[in-house]
Amino acid sequence: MSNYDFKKIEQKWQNQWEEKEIFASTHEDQPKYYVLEMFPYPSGKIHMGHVRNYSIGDVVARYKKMKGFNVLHPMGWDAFGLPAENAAIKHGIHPDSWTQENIKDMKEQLSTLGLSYDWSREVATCNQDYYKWTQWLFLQFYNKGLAYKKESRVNWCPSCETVLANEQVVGGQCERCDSNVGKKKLNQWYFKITEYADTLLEDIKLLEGWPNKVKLMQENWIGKSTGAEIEFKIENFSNSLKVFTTRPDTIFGATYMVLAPEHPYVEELTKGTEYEISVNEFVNKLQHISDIERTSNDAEKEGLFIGQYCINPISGRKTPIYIANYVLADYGTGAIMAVPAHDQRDLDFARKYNIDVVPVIKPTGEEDFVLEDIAYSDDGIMINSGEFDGLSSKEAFTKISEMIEKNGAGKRTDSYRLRDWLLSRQRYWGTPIPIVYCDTCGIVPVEEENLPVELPVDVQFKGEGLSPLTTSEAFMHTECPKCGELAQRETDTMDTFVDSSWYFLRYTDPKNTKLPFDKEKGNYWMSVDQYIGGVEHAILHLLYSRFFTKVLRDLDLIDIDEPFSNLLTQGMVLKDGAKMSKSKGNTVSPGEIIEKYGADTARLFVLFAAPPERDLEWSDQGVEGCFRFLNRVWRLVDEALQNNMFDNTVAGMTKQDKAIHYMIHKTVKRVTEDIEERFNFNTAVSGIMELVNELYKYKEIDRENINGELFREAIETVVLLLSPFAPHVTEELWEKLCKSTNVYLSEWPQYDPKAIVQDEIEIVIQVNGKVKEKLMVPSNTTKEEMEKIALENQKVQQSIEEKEIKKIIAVPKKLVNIVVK
RNA sequence: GCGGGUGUGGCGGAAUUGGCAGACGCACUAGACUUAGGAUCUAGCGGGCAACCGUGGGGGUUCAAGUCCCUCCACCCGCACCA
Repeated sequence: MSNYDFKKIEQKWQNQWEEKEIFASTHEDQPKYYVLEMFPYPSGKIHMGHVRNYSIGDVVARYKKMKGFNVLHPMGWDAFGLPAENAAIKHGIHPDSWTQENIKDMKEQLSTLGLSYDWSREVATCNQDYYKWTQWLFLQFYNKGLAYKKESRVNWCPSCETVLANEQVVGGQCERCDSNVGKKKLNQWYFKITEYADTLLEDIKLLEGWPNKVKLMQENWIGKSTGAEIEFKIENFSNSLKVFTTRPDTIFGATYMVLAPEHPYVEELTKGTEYEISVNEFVNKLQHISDIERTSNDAEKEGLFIGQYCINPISGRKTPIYIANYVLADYGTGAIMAVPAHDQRDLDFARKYNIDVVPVIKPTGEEDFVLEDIAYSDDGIMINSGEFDGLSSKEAFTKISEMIEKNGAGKRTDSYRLRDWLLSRQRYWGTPIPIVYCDTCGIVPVEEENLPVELPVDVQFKGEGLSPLTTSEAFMHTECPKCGELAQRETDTMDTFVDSSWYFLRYTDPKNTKLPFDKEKGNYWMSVDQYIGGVEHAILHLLYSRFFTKVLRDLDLIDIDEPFSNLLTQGMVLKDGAKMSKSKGNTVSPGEIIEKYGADTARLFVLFAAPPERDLEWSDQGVEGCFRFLNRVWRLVDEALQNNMFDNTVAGMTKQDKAIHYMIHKTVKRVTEDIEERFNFNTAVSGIMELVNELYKYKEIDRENINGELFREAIETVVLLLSPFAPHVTEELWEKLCKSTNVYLSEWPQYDPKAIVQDEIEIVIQVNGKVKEKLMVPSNTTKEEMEKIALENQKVQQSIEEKEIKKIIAVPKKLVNIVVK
């Protein structure tokens, strides 16, 4: 007898896999399969969410390998970001050494899990050979007109004199010094993702392998609305006011206009007027209120008249112009025509400031329509709308839109809620934006041959002032690539989402020094066949990656439309009903679990305890159960080998033999389908458990005359089926079963369709839908025969007694239901 | 407020097409083996003595509903008052 010594076994096989480079993707004659888990930020410690994410991916990778695919399963590091910089400020460690150290630690922790990664393809976004290509891609975007500069407002801490991320603003105050956070205008870089809004929306229908909820979220995020853009002439002002509305049919009800307080016209329209002071006060007041507070539902609608009027291009009505907190500069045109009768927000505002409310649509069929405090936003019949009265609002939508176009006052158009992607960050630890500012030539891109623009080392981290990059003289001052005169470098770095929007492409050709990746290699491996990660990335990361892929396609760098053909969004790992977090103190360290039970047990538990899409409730006792199961499998194989049970030869098959034979094939079918079709790893594992339970019973029936050949088949099947879940112990058992190759390189078992056909099956007999009897019948029993059997049954007769039989329903191979009254 | 999701034993979860609710695991109970057991094995394990009742509540469709329809409730997640 031998013990399941998981420590020895796991070490042994991890070493062997590494030496043999068993996970390298090389067999190009097989069909390819690219499985990818979202790469981690190298915080230094893996948590259970990582264990879950990578265990799921590893089952898929190992399974596909056994199914004969050329599998690409890489891993890397999303290594730029704020925490490294914070560590630098707090502990005086350079972000680079802090990050590299963390990568080393995390890689070590990951290696104890025995994941089937091809580490030769490892990437880290903070390494020069990676960010050089991020910069190169930025230049391609720039040359295509997809990267541009625009003024925008950022959170600004006046005491630290630094830009703050939303995350660093806590309750309107700076997280470091508790000063009130204000807004500051900065000129920043944007990617023109809105140019791809329609394609990104349209192509959602190509994403057949994505969860509907994620597709829906992306659809809502892009948010297409159809309506019209209308220009209102402003009295005594050269420019007209452009608004977008989804309801041009309500234009006769527009009784006032609202500009966002930050709208560029506001200053021009009020300068030198009696309204200037109050408007400035209002604008300043809003500066200190976060967008979230300002746009919350509880926020009271506030605003004021700015003393100007514009003319409604259809009704001719002279309309007052207001500014208000509920209109934001970033959305649409930053201005609206307010129709209080048919928009609740406008109605609330109009009632508060005593502005006219003119209903222009009444509910169909209603004569005396009176509007109280609820705006009427449905379709209906036009009223108070001049020549359009009596039309349905839908007809009016078209007619009024046509009139607007005819009058040259606007056009029908679509509007998207999606905004351009602000990628500038006033930070050190990110990819430098490869741009130079020259006094004579202006904005000049760095020449491709001079990439990468390296991050300087001689910078100071004080946590205040502008980007630390401005403290490096050597970095700041450079020559203009165009005229050679002294020039200044861009000191902003890129949003880390830029780095992660193309890493899946770099894995296909990670060592390329000429291009981000070779087109042929990219085309061979892409798209990612299975992408796995947390649902928190459902919008930004996934949308940006889709955007990048489409731009790269249009740059002729790759020939695919979408980067990820199948997506699995895994649930959170909870303990005591709450997300594991340091602050709540309910974390479980993967390292301790692996130390105590081994990686196979840890992996098995996270896969068994819940289906991948759902949240997983951690249970120490559940882990123990998985450990017991692996021991049970170990003892089963060990005992059979010790007692030479496989060598026993018998003639023919007993009834029990047949049952086991059936069970083997049924389990293969079930486990295969659970992995392949549904990702139901939890039920796949329970299927294997059931087979093991049966084998425990089977071996005790007649130990002397056991069918050795069948028993061996059964046990080998268990080991093969279990191997993607618990790879180490199954390698060891495979070896003990005298196999010369790795279980990882073995073929996934196939089931024999003939073996899962049963001669006899159990049917249920019901009376009025209630089960009265269960019987074994030949599986080819006909409806008529089933009815006869049912009626002859004693228990059934007792239940029927003298009642009248109304109806009999027989479903072959399932049940008979006798309806009586 | 809007959008999305989830509700099944003491717990995590099964139930593939409307067809035996509770697979598998945990916890628990009893027994066996043992100097001993927090190891292992065997058996039991939704409620009720029973007829029966049971998948968040109420209603409906059906021979048959966890599954389909209507309605209500609770909890979780996301959000940008999107004009």
